[in-house]
Parts: sequence; structure tokens; C-alpha cells
Amino acid sequence: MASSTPPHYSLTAWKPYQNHPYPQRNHRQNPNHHHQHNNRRHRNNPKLAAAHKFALAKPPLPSPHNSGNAASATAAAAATAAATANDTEDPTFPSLPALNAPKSDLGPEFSGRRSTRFVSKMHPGRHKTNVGARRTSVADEALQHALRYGKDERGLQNVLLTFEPKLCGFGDYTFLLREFGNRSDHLKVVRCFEFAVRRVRRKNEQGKLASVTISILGKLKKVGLARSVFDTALREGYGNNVRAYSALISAYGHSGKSREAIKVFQTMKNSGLKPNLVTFNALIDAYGKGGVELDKVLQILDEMLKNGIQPDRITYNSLLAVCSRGGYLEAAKHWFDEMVYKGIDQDDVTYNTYIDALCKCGQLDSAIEIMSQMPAKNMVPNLVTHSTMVAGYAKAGRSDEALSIFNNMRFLGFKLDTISYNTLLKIHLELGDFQEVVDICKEMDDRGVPKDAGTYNALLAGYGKQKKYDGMTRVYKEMNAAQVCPNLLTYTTLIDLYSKAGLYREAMDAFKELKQAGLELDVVLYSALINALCKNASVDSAVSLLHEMTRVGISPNVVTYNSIIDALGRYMTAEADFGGSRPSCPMFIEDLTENKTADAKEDSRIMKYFGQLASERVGPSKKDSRGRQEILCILGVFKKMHELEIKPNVVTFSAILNACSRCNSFEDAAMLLEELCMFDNQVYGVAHGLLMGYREAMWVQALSLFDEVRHMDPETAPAFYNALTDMLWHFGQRRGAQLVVLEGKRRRVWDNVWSDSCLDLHLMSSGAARAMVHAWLLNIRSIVYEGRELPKLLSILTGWGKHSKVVGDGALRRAIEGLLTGLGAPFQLAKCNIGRFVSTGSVVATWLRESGTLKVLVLEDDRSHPTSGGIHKIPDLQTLAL
DNA sequence: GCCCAGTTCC
Repeated sequence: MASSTPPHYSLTAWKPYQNHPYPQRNHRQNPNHHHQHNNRRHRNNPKLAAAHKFALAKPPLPSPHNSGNAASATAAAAATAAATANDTEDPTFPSLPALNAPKSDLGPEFSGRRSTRFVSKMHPGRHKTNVGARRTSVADEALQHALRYGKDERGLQNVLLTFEPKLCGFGDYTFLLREFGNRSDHLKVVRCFEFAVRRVRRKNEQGKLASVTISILGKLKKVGLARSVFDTALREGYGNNVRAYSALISAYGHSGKSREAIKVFQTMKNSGLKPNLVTFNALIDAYGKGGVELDKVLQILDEMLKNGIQPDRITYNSLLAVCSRGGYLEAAKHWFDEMVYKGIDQDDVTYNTYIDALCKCGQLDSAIEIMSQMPAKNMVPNLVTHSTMVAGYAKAGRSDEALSIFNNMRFLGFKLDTISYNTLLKIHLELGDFQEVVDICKEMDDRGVPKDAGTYNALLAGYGKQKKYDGMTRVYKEMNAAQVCPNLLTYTTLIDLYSKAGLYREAMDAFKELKQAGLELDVVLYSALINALCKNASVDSAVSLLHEMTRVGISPNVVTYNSIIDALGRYMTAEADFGGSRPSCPMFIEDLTENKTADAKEDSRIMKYFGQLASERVGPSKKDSRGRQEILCILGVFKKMHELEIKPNVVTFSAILNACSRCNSFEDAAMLLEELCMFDNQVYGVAHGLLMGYREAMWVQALSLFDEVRHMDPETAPAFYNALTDMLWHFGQRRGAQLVVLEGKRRRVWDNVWSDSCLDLHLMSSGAARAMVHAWLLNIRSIVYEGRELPKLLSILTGWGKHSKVVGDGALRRAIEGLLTGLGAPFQLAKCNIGRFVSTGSVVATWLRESGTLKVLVLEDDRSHPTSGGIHKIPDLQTLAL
């Protein structure tokens, strides 16, 4: 809860300020003292010093007025009450203070499976409304004609020429530009600019037209066009001003190109212009949208302050957006509070952005709490606030509550828009409610809510992930019929899902269309291609593509590397991949930044890969044993990530553990983990320690690591626990494996794992499931020994196993069958469900009472180094299990 | 005149 936020901030998750606590709130009573203190402390670190200067800016006068509207507070209260009622934390999942656990060193990126493509979007509703624009009535008439007769270039030209004598210069042309922008018609924007700039007299007005046009094109994500307008303006002598530069920086931001944005910023300064508040705001925003690290943003803040520019509401809003996208929760809390402290008005954007940051970090209760504070500030949670909450609950896997908020939005009479419908669609698509999906689409049509690329992308992804490829193809046709222009994400989705399905022809067609549409590949698309190659063909091709993308100037990210590591762990020994002359892996990866001179033929190369995939139709050959060579490869890739400053995350960790699980050499696996401790002792230290049998000494650190994993995506956390457990189980650390899996259960990583009558192993890896079977049977045994009766029917569900496509025919079922047979446990396959093992309570009770049963159920580690009289006592099995 | 919030993706 926000209200319980301590007056000083936890520093665990936020590296830049790791050892530099924020001043406490009550420090404001004596700011000078702390100012000096902090200056002294940060003398050798200008960045931190600046951050503190920022944090300790003079307390301002109390704000006499608030922004925001004064609409019905009743509606807000109702909304809040309804939402709060939905946010009941499960009391059986207490928070875990972890005793004396050391504070974590992990950055927010560790647990993040957050998007690594940060591109902003066009919000037609957020355009300058143009309502009060200074224009003549002729402008409206011209607009109508332009829309009707200006379908092609000549038509537009004619309309403009016709109206030219009556249009009143700058005001009217700006109006037209904005209206074309509102209709996402970038060509009209450009033509109108070209026309208008020749017809206004003063350089000043030409400059205005240019910056408005650059801004509009930027928001339409036509940064190339924005750049051309800028260059033209510069060349013709009306573009060398702060506003044009700021607009261009913003335009790069809207396309997620923060590196280009900073270049423009540099150029601007080099040409003698002094960046103003708006420039800095645009740059901070571009950083947020480009997903850069927080310390780069702090550098910009530093520079801003050094130039004597004080941050305003929009600066803070942009900073909060940086936090929301990057998961910098502590920073978000700090800046949100600091706005109050400095008397900077918080508006609905502030609240919504902050609420979004909380939601993205899984802090749903805090988000609700903040939302409930809005009415007191004369703000009503609006459509965006509610959509944010819906998405937040959906992301946390709490779709019931998400849908309930959505229903409340209907009840409150919000006019639902495309984005809120898109969010709703995604939820029903994930639930597999396809009839509901169809109904919602119809409702959108009936209510005249336009479907955008986001709608279709959600539909494509939703159908594709449920393996409904016909549905996907149908949606794509509908999208074309509705003349909604596919964007890069559309093609990424198509290529990714078709490739995963082995439908390479379709994937190749999508790729061709993408090229025809003139779109440029980005890191996400490259990563999707690399992933497809890893999963379906060869690590070797994937690595060439990795070289390729680097060469054309697209930097791989953690997701790209995770695919490679995962593939190395799985398929590295497929001999065919290397044509008999396999280079040593670390070197292979090393030359990644070399070879920049080769001709750019990436398109044809990608087509060639698709061709290979489509014609060969062979999966990678699998081999059970993994050796030193592959382990060295993974180490090499990890080092490369370190060099490139790509921070590994929990997915990387899981992939490495999975590789260890497939490695037959304990020594090699232990060596890998030990080497990796040099890069990240907390994460790999725990894995290595548990593997080596230093369980008791390790457990407190392990708990602290598990705490990090707490607020992860519903799919990421199980993958982590599965991987760690599998690795331990594989190397005979079975009691350790069991402790990990029970800790996962205690933290509700898997839903409803067990009851007295049923053990549900679905979504568990084979190691996790086997460790869990032992624990569950011991639990059942304790019931028998307490003299209580067992349920009549006992079931063990293996579901469909995590990676199996056929119901009940997964590796998991076979593993469990083998385990039960080995234990002599009297379970049989259910007749009507081949993924389910059943028995009766009485038969199982009899078996549990047999003398040898306990011995086979209790797990031991192969390697154990108990700490004599250790201070960190591990809870015993029963405590954990119950 | 230039700058800020919610959806779709590896």
C-alpha cells in the first residue's frame, strides 16, 4: 500500500542510487544541512550529486491551485470502491520478509520480461484538438474539400490552389496540417506543408509551419519524413531554431530511436542553439520511449539543471513514463512524491503514468490506492486510468478482476475507445473465449469504434498462440479488407507465429510484404527470426543473423541473446549445423562486431533462411549428452552480453540452468555456474551453492533471490522455478530440488498445486513435478498417520505437460509414470484421461503404512555440506508444505 | 510553434 511506504526509499531495486539513500521527507526541515552532506558524499560522482541536487531542490510555496477537472467525484468514488473490492489479496500468500536476507543487488531488469521494443503510438484523441485554432471558416471548407477530392496528390493540389486566395496564412495551414495528422494522412501533411511554406511570407511563420509539421509527422511515426522536412527547413534557412530541433527530437522519440534523438540534441548544441525546457522534456521522453537505462536519463537531468532549467510537470510526467517503461519503481515513487514536495501540480497524466508504473511492477494494491487519491485532488479516474488498471490485472494473470473493472467502466458510462477494447480483446483471446472475441468485435463495429492495427495485431497474436492458424489468416484478410495498414508489429507477429508453427511459406510471404511496405526491420523482428532459426534449424544460421543485424546497425538485446543461449543449451550438438568444421564457439560469437564491411544483402539472406526452413523441414537433431564445448559456448555468449552491456535477466538464468540440466557432466555444469558467479554472484551463487550442496548456508540468499522473482509475469516465475529445480534434480540434489519447488508452491507460483485429493502438476517441469510428487505423498502420509481419512479418490494430473502438444502425452506424464512405478505407488492411468493417474484413498493409505514406503519417499541430496549449528535454519518439509 | 498517460510484439 502506498500509505505504508516508508519515509525513506528502499534501494534494493535501483542501482544508480544503490548506496545513496534519498533524503527522508522530514529532512526538508533542514535542507541546507543535507545539501552539504550530500554534496560532500557525492563529490566524486557528479551524476549522483546531480541527482541529489535535484532531489533536494528548495521546497516551494504551497501550490494555490490544482489542475485537473472537477467532474463528478461520486463516479470516481464508485469506480474506486468497485475496483478496491476486486483487489483482495489472497491471505494465504503472506509476504516474505526473509529474516536477515541480504538486500538484493538485482536491478529491475532481472525479473523483467518487459517489452524491449518501446515505440510510442499515435493517439488521435490526444492530438491538439484544433477546436480553438485560429483559423478562418474557409479553412474548414478547405478541409472538407481536401478530404473529399484530395485523394491523390493532384487532387489535393487542386483543392489547395482553389482555396489559396482565401486561406489566411499560417493559422489556416496549421489547422489543415493538424487535421490531416489527426486522420493519420502523412502524405497530405507533407504536401500541405510544401504548399504552405511557399505561401507564408515571414521566415518566422515558415519556421512555425516546419516545427508543427515535424511534430505531426513524428507522432505519426514518420520520422524519415519529419527529418526531410527538418533538413529542408534547415537548408532553406528557417529551421535553425530550438522549436524545430525539439520537434525532431520528439519525432525520433516517437519512433523509439533515442540514439538518433541524442544525436540531434548534440547537433543542436553544436550549432549554437541553447536547449530549453521543452527540448529537455522531449529528450527525456525520447529516452523513455527508447527504453534506455535510468542513468542516461539522470545525466540529461543533470545537464538540464546545470543549465539552470527547472523541471516542470511535463518533465516529471516524462520521468514517470521512463519508470513505467523500465520498471524503475523506486524512482517512480520518488519522483511522484517529489512533485508534491516541490509544489508541482500533478495532473491526470501524472496519476495515470504513475499508476501504470505501479501496475507494470505488479503493485496493484498500490495502484488502486493511488487511484483512490485522485478525487481529493479534484481528478476523476478517467478512461486511461481504468484501462491501465484493466491491463495491470490482466498482466498479473488476474483476468477475472480485469474483466470486472472493465464491466465497471461500462457501468460508469465511459465511452470505450479502441485501446480499451484492444485490452479487453487480449484478455478474452488469452482465455480462449473466441465467441466472446467475435461478440466484442461486433460491438466495436456497432458502436463505431474503429479497429486499428493494435486490434488486429492482438487478434492475430491471440489466434496464433492458440494455434488457430486459419483464424490468423482470416483476421489478416479482414485487416486488409478494412484497409487498416499493417505495421511492423503485424508482420513480426505473423512471421513469429507462422515460423513457430513451421509454416515457413506463410512466414516468408509476410516478410516479403513487410519489405514491399517499405518497413525497416527492428530488434524485435530480428529476434523473432533468430528465435525461429534457433528453434527450427541451426544456431549457426541464427548466429549469422545476429552478425547481420549488428552490421546493419540494430543492436541485439537480452531477448535476442536469450534465444541463442537457449538454443545452445538445447541443440548445440547437432553436427550438421556446422558442416563438420565447427569453429570454437566463444570465438564464433566473439567476431560479432567485426565483419562490418560485407555487403548488405540481409534481405536475400533472410529469404534464403526461410527457403531452407521451408524445404528441409527438419528439426534440429537432438542428442542427450552435452559436453564441455557447449558449456564454453554459453560462457562465451554470456561474456559477450557483458561486453555489450546487455543485462541478463531471469530468462537468461533459466536458459542457462536448463542447459545445465541437459549436461551430463556435473563438473562442467558446476564450472559454468562458478564462472558466472563472477558476473552475478547473487543469482549464480545461489544456483552454484545449491548444486554443490551448501544448502543451509545458501538458503537465506536463495530466499532473497526468490523475493526478486515474486513480481514476475505469471509465466516467467514458473519457468524459473522449473529450471532451478530441474537442474538440481538432474544432478541428484533432490532434497534441494524439493525445497525449491515447495518454496515456489508456497509463493503460489503454480495455481492450486495440491489438495488432499488432487495433485496438479501441469505447467511443471519433470524435475519439479517429481520433487512435488514426493512432497505430496509425504503430506498425504502425514494425514494417514494423524488418523484422518483420505478422500475416496486421489488423482495426480499431468495435464498436457509444458511442451507437449498432445493432451496427456507429454514427457511429464512419462516421467511421472516412471517415478510412481519406481516408488511402487499404487496409481494407475485413468481410463478416460491419459494425463491423469488415479487411486483410491484406502489403497494409498495401505501402501503408505508399509514399512519401506517412508524411506523411498524421503529425498536426499547426493552432495551435502551441512553447516554445523548453522544460524540459518531451513524450515522443515512439513512446515513448507502445509 | 516544439514536450507528457492506457492496447498489440521477441
